[in-house]
Amino acid sequence: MENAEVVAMLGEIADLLELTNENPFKVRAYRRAAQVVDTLPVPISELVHKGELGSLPGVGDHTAERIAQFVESGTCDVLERLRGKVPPGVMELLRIESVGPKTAALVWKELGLTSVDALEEAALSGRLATLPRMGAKRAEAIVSAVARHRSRQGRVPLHRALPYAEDLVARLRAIPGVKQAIAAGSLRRHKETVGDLDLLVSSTDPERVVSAFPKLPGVTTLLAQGPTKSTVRLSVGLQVDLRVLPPESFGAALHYFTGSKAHNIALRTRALHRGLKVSEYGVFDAKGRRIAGEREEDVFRAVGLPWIPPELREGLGELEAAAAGRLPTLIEEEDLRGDLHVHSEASADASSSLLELASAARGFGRSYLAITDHSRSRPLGLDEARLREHLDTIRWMDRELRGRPHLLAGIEVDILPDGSLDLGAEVLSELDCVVASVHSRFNMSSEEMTERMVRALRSGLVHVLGHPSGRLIGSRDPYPYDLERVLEVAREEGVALEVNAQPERLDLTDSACQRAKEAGVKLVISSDSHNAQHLDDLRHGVWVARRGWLEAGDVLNTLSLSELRRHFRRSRRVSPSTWTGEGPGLAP
DNA sequence: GCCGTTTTCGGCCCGACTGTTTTCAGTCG
Repeated sequence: MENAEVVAMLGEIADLLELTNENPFKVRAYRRAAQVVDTLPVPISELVHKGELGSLPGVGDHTAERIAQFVESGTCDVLERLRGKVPPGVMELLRIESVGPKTAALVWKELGLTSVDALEEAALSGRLATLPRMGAKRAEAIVSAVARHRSRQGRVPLHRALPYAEDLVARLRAIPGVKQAIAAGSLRRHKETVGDLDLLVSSTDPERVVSAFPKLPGVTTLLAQGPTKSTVRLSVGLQVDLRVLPPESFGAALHYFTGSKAHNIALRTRALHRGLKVSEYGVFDAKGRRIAGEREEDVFRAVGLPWIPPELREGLGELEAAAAGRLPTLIEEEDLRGDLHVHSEASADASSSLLELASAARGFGRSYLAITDHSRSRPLGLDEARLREHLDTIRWMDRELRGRPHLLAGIEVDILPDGSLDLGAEVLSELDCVVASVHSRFNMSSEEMTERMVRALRSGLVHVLGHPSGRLIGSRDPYPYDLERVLEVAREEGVALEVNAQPERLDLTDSACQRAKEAGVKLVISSDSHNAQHLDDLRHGVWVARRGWLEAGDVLNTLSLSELRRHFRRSRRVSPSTWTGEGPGLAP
């Protein structure tokens, strides 16, 4: 049973309740529970078995019972009963933009429509326009929304959306009268994917901005427009919302449009308890006087809180932590002193020379760089003989560079299907930095994969477990494995887990980082560069780490080189002097 | 259905825009 299935079940119940006109707060309760389960880094079945579901925020007795029943039996009574009331095709109508529960229920009950195709046909034939509060324009909007629904691609990875956001913000800043422009939303929270762009502008002349916006390059469709708001679609398919507010409201608007929704609701509820009202225009007291709004930190202060970094604003306990003075001092990109996973042209899929990597790393301010090329099981990977030659080259280059930056001799060694390492213990024990990763046989059971990883961690030769879940955002799911078990063994063995900063990987995820920290496991943030340009990707890893509540002290590559070496020496049990020559990279 | 700096019952964030309406319901974020 995957957490995603539970999330889908809770979401389906929420949809069905909406379609049957249930209490909207009950609907919200299910949606909130779905969101909480969605951000859970551990299998929900574990919580079920330990009877700990109730400890999740937003999950009460009823929902816990539904989840438990669903996990045990694959379905639950409430879901089945609701499904019996609503034809399945009606559910899909909710996925059409501008069609909500009221419209879907209306067309189902009045016209008997139970599929997207039937809805489209009714809109085209004019039947739809005969319904109350329906007309020609609604029908037209629904026809085009159906077309978009059929060609829809889901959320966009952050790194793909960023350039569009930066370009639009720069163009907005150039419009006369604009004081400030910024991209808010999940992009500012550095979520790994974004659904749309939320741009925010403060200006003394809002109409000028709103009218100029749809004419900007890259904009193809104007979806909605009012005096302070405009929604457009870009040629690449991204939807962009623009809001223009007066400067005295900019901080409140920035807070509001940064979200998340759950965070906003929590903050506004807190404000209500203090007799205050929070909107995008400011914080207002009982008499309607604005007491904050120009700066974001003033909004927080008005409700008795310190400023909370955007990455933490997911409605998952940040307000409570802030109120208790327990907010973490989040790691910053500047805290990173080195990069512990970098491929040179000695890897078949990489292209930069040692010198190119070193120069680029120097440019990014890194003081050390571990060269970690692939081991022999990868195509053209290094066997022991070639690795030794390569090490000589790295050490020679390191001397030439005189610490600008330091080069560490490393390897990204494959974890073979049986959990042994792809190179012998003797050569591995000579290296400064051993990253061990799974690159093959992703289709093992969770038990087998966990055992495979545990055996590698137990070898006494590994410093870092590379891209632990193996996922590729949007193209490959993580392989199943028991994160809690891996964390337990990693802590015992002193092995760090990697936050792989490749924008398509971001592996570990934010919530898994948080679990690792709670489990007492150290992390490293590595670029996994296959080209000198990619060394800059480290910032994506820092964003993930920040979303995982990590501080500089949780991340090993914030250490100086000498501190790092000391740490690695402590964590490794097999050193060249103690190696006895038994077996290739196996635990004793 | 959840939850407690008024509450174990009675609340539950707030506003913009559209289309179809002469005042507002529905959707969205």
